[in-house]
Amino acid sequence: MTTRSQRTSYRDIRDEIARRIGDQVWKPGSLIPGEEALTVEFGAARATVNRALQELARAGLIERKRKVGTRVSLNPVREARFIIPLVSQEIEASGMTYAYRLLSRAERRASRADTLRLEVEPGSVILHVKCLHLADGEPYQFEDRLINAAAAPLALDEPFQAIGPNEWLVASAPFSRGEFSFLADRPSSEEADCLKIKTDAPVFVGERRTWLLARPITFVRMVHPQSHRMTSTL
Amino acid sequence: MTTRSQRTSYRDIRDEIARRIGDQVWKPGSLIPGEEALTVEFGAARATVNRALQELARAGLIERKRKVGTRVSLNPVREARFIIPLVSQEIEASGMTYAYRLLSRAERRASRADTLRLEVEPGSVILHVKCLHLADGEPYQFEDRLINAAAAPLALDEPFQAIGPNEWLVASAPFSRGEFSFLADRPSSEEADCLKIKTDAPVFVGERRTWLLARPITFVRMVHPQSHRMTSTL
DNA sequence: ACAATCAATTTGTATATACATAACCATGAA
DNA sequence: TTCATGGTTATGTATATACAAATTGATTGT
Repeated sequence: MTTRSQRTSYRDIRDEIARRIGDQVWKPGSLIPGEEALTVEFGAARATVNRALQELARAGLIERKRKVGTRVSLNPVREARFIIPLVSQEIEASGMTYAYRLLSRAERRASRADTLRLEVEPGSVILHVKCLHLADGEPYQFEDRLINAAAAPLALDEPFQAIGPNEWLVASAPFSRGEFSFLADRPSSEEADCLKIKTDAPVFVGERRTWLLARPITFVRMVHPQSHRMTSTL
Repeated sequence: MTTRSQRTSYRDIRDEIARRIGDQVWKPGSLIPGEEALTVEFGAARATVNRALQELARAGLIERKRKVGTRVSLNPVREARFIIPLVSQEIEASGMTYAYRLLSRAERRASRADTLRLEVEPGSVILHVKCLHLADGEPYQFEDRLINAAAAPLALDEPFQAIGPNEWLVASAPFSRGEFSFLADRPSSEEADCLKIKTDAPVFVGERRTWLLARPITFVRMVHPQSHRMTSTL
């Protein structure tokens, strides 16, 4: 039997207040009762009411100011977060078996085209790795990566035979700044080949650049077949 | 006396612990001292330590389990934020002229297909709106939206002739939870037609579902031509 | 009239205490 | 061996209390 405690939980209060906002009992822009009043109404301690309100404020539903009070936000939530998963975890999290295959690995001097992607000086030593991530044996993601050797010298000693460059970098090279973009595209013929799709099939592409302070670390293009869906919750 | 009382703030504790994790004083996967021990070390109350730890846990830096303790996450969930823009603002921000065109608006009872998208009971009253957003006269986004009339009854009185449902909803129906997903797809023939592209061209699709607590508010599918790129910075 | 100051109000945070809840673990029964 | 049971322990949450910080609005001095 589940005899729930009869003390009012901050969750109950949070949800009830959210309900009132949703039902427009408290309209956007209007002040809601102060903590003291809510304390009385819900028969809870102020700390409890406060916790409920703080969560709602963090979620962007209300805005609070000392001495002024708490008001319902006029235009709530305007940003969401998405997690940056490791492919292997993403795959295993959905109950499939992960496999990794190195396609090519080359050290070379940065070409003109490379400098557009990685922002290094032409001629800098870079590492170019291509690999494939598979879920239950099926191609899941084609990864094309440039690594700035100056920023991650240990990468030159890593064969990337058994471990993907992403996993390696996560453990060895933290970054302080990142730029992500997502787009729909058609695959190159190499990408289509590796992913076992036709060249006119749409692909979902994520591109990411990361820096540690001003120093570029890596550029990666991740190509998924059409079936891929990137989801995030708020 | 200018010395203000130096009680330790949960922020100080939070930041110090984050620093230790970043500097690998506490290594990934290892247990960190319990709340009681930290309480002693920092000379703060357990509630204060608890608040610091809860914030770190929410940020994904640590994982906590009752009786077991708190350990440093093995793979710190890096996360990025993306803003949820109003199409109109997104377009105007890039210096183009925004235009809106309503394509269709219908009230009806939810079909089986609708319930998959909106999570309402079959037969519930829903509003189905299709519209087009243009940038400098060119099709920019095709929007296909379902609105749960029970959650936003005022929508039934809104013609959506001059204002898009997104802008209207932002002002009238807050949400507390959202699920976003992005994918590459091929356009339906209607979508291709509206966007003036071929049916075999890839499109970038964003889908979003929002709830206020348990109550579904709206589902929207936003279809962009291939040239679209969604970018975010960390 | 105007500026400086102060009191009042509301949220923000710290503390001590108490009990609730989850989960590990040792013990003992089947 | 295996499963159920209960003790132990770390985190989770509620409460009363106290003071801090921010901001408004009224009061006071010039």
